[in-house]
Amino acid sequence: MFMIDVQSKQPIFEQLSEQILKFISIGVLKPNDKLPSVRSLASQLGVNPNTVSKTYQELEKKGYVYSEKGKGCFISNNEAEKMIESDKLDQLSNLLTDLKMHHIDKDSILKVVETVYGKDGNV
Amino acid sequence: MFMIDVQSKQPIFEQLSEQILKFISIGVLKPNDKLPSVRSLASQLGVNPNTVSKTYQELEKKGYVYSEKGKGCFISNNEAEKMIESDKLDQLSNLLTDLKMHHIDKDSILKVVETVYGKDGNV
Amino acid sequence: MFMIDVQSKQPIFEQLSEQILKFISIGVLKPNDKLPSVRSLASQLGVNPNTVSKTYQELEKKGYVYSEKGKGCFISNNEAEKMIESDKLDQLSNLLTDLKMHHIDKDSILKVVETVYGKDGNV
Amino acid sequence: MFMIDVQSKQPIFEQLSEQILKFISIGVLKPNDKLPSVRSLASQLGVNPNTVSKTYQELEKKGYVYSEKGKGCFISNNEAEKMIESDKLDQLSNLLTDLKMHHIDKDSILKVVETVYGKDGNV
DNA sequence: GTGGTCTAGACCACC
DNA sequence: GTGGTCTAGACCACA
Repeated sequence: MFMIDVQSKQPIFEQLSEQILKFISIGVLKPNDKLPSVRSLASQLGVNPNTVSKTYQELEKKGYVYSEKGKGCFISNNEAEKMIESDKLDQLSNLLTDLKMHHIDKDSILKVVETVYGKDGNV
Repeated sequence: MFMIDVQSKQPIFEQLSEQILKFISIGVLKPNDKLPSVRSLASQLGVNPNTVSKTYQELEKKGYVYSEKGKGCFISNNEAEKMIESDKLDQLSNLLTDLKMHHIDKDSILKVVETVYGKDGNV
Repeated sequence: MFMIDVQSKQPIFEQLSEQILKFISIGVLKPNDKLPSVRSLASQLGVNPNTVSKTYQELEKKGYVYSEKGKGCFISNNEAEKMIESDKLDQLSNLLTDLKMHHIDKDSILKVVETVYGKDGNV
Repeated sequence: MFMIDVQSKQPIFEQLSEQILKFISIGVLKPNDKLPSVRSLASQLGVNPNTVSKTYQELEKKGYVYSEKGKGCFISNNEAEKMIESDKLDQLSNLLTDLKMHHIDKDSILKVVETVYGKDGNV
């Protein structure tokens, strides 16, 4: 289910974190779903348990998951999906502001949007 | 002219690099314009000369600038602006692909675009 | 009657322990009152019976309750209330010492006291 | 300057964190002061560099310090002192609410306050 | 069994 | 030199 690239410049714990958030946001992981145990996920990915543990702790601090000692780590139910969506749209806004500063016109933007999303109105 | 934030998680050389590219793309820096000397820019920014040097070397590798021993570092004339624009649109494409994977619909995207660029077609 | 939060960082057995002490100190539980059986309380709270058992054992160690094999667990009569009160005042003393070390002045303390207890002298 | 108790049940990184906060709040450590390097503090305390590193990262996430790769870790200047004071008064408020629920009267509270702070209005 | 903490020692990017 | 990340392996508290 999870995939990491140990060669990547991006830290493993960050790759893993992003994947979990992605699974939350696309609905594969739902509130109160149990994440794999630290040890099992670590061995499955071939990484150190500490690395997985760090990932879970990071996500917990951000409120996306909660952990119960002796039981496991679970998806948080406080509207994690919406938090993620809001974060992503912020990223888009920042990038667009940057593009605008580079004098890239709206039409170029829209062309890219349509390349990715298709020309019609569907998702 | 240049501004860096030493507290930022983003490496200084990267901040500096991005600013130079920004100035190229908005036309403040034009082909064959001379960049400040490594030493002067370093002392002006209060950073290590090695850091400025590294910035120039990175930009030279990517073809945005060229340096001549004993003379200085200059903006390259091989269509640097277009290269930058293409890079930025790639970033946008990547982000949009990510947003799509998160099931964020096209309308939300367009709303953000219009917030940043204004509703009419101008730049 | 009892409530626990499984998501809390505080161990369940500790939450339970504190609640029992609270009920003793406010007089809901009186000397020689019988506590729920380990099994019934565990199933009622949806926790592991071991956890409830541990709670009772901890309280027994501290002298707040006593247990009789085959009969159950009962509130101790050796001035449990006063012991609790003394414990709590110790906590307050420790916290105040900490606040003093942080250079927080007496007036700020008194203001908080009055916010919680009301400005007049009643309880 | 720093002291830890490796025997304590409280995690080392937390002890260290609290001490640093204490030094900030009493003014021994001021904004932009440099903390000891991860390695030097670790060897001085006889703990693992990772443990110190974790402490610094925790404090950074909470905004009390900022770190610059290759340079060191520094006290943040965004009103860290006031943040700490506010935190501490919150703790006091919580404890007092608890005491009130235990039917401990205001006079007992005030007696403790005066024991710690002295009967007169100074400090 | 679970997650949380820690040590020992390593490599990396940055300055 | 600095902080950031990771591995290997250990012990603890909790359920």
